[in-house]
Order: sequence, then C-alpha cells, then structure tokens
Amino acid sequence: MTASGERTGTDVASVLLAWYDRHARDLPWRTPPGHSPPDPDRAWPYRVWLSEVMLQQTTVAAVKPYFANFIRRWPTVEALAAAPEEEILAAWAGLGYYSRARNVVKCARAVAGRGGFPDTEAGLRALPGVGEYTAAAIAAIAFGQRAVVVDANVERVVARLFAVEEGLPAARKAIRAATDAITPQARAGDFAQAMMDLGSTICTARQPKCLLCPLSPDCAGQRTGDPARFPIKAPKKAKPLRTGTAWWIARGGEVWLVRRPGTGMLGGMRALPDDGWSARANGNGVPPVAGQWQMAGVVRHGFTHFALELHVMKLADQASQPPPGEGEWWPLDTLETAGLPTLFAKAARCALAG
DNA sequence: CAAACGTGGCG
DNA sequence: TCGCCAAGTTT
Repeated sequence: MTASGERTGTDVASVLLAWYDRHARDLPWRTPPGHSPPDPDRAWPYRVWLSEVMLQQTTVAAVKPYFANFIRRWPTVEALAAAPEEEILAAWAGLGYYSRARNVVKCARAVAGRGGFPDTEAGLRALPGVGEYTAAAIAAIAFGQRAVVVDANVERVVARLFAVEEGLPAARKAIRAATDAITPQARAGDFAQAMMDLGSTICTARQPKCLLCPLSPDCAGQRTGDPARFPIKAPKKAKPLRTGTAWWIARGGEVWLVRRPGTGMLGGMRALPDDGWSARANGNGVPPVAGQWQMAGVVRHGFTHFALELHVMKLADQASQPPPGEGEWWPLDTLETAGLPTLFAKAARCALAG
C-alpha cells in the first residue's frame, strides 16, 4: 500500500493473481494457475498459438469445438503443416474471419519448416496472422516470458481501473503503458489470463459485477459511480444493405460448388456460385447458365461492415451440364463436410427446403 | 488511421 | 428485432 492507501501496480497484480488461483476458468488450451507448460513439450506452443488465433474476435464458446476438432485431426504443428489447405479451410468453416485460416496454413508451414515456434516476441510477431496481441500472449503463456498482453478485455479492465477519459482508439497508447506498469515480472502469462478472465466474467462490457471484483477497492472507474462508461468509444457507423444472388445448380443428388478467390470476402472458401455481390455494391443478377430459374428464398446475413440480402435461385430442372468455369459436383448427402461458410450453409438450407 | 474482414450470443 | 460485442490482423 502507498501512503494514500491505494495499492501499487505490483499489489494489483498480486491481488489479481490470488483471485485467478481460485477462479481461473478451466479451458482446454490452458494449464492450471501457477503451472507453466513443461518446457521441452513442443506440443504446448502449438496449442497456445492455435487457440489464440481462433480466439481472435471470437468467443470461447464458439472456439471450443473447433479447437477440439483441430487438435484431434492435427495433434502437432507438423501434422497441420502437412495437411492440404483445402481441408484446413473446410475445418475452419463457420468460425469466421477466414484470413485467419489462410494464415494458419502459412504459419504452420513456416513453423514446421524452421523446426518449431520462435520463442521470442519479435520472432512470433513475424509469423503470418500473429499480431502484437497474439505474439505477447504466446510469449507470456507458452514461454513464461514477461510480455504486455492487451486485448479487448484488458483494454476495458485497465480503462476502468484508471478511469481513462481519452477515447478509443487514441487511448490505446496510454492503456498499453498502464498495462505495462501493472504487469508483474513473474507469472505474466497467468496475469494476462487473469485479466482476460476478469474482463469476460466480472468486468464485462455491460453491467459489470463490481461487487464480485477483487480490484474494486483500487478501481477509479468504480469510484466515478458509472464504470460501464469506460472505455470511451466513438459511435459506430450504420451498415449499408447489399443485395445479391446465389445459384443452386443440381443434378442427380449433387450440387455445383465453386471455390472463392483467395482474398476478400470468404476468401478461399467453398461456396455456391453467385452474382458477385461481394465484389460490387450489389450483384449483377445474371445467372451462370440459361434455364428456368425459380426463387427458393431469401437469406439475410449480417457481416461486419454491411448486411446482405441474398436471393437464392434454383433451376427448375436438373442441370444438363456443368456451368462454365472451375467448380465441382458435390454430393448432397455429404454437404455438411464441404466446408461452406455460414452464409452459404444458410443458402443451401434454403434451397433444399424450398 | 480507417476500413476490411464472420459469426453467434445477449440484453 | 437489432445493435453491441468478442482472446485482432492486415492493408
């Protein structure tokens, strides 16, 4: 304690770690509090890296089944590196932000090629899909190093703890410095996970549970009487609405699927043919083959920066021949395994129902 | 620095 | 129903 009665940064870390020792969430990619991964165990950096990438902008609940499936199918980074990209993208289908999956492939191959994960923050940061947050998290959690880990949870906890009045994203620099000041030398990995657990269970975005918070006595935001006001954020822009069309072309228990271009929306993913709504503001509505098209239904889907109304059209009769361009006939009874992103999975459901 | 980039859950 | 939000990175 200082003379004024407030805890120092070191004390905040002690209090938080003591809380974490009792309340740490039990997660499949995590070692128990106080237990660093066994050093020569080369499987652990792989698990930490994979979970961290899956968790980028994605909830724990959504990640769990994907993480389990990946670890079952590809227990090591070498196994993942040896897998065809197509299979990895298909296994990622539904998790979103597919550039992550493409980077997972590149990263696994780079890591296998160099004989293991780099064990420095700078080395990790150089890997595809590993940014500032993820590099710090792996360095701290998998390699036991002191690193300053700042994700949206930490940002929120720190903004409240110090009642940061500056708005995001400008406040990031100050928040990072404040996080640095309270990050301990020892157990930095546990400290980071403790901050994230606190943010996800107690110091939540809406209706924080300050009565349960171990940092409540130290929290300037709590003292203002309205901790939920932090962090200060700029209002969001309204999202535009786009329209487009997807084409359901079937023949004898199979449907025609394409692979999307390697960059941009749903890049590299298997999909139904469409009219280019993702490249233009709206689709051009022109079917890839002539025939009697009928409306199967409309799918509404919200993306990060626009909403889409996708019209699903199907041929009245069986297709007589494949449409022009690359593609494949996919058996309807194994459509689940095609790895369609959620938008096209919805469209397929629509076509099969209508 | 702003924009692109998915999806599901919750109030 | 709808806006907000989540263990961000890349361009």
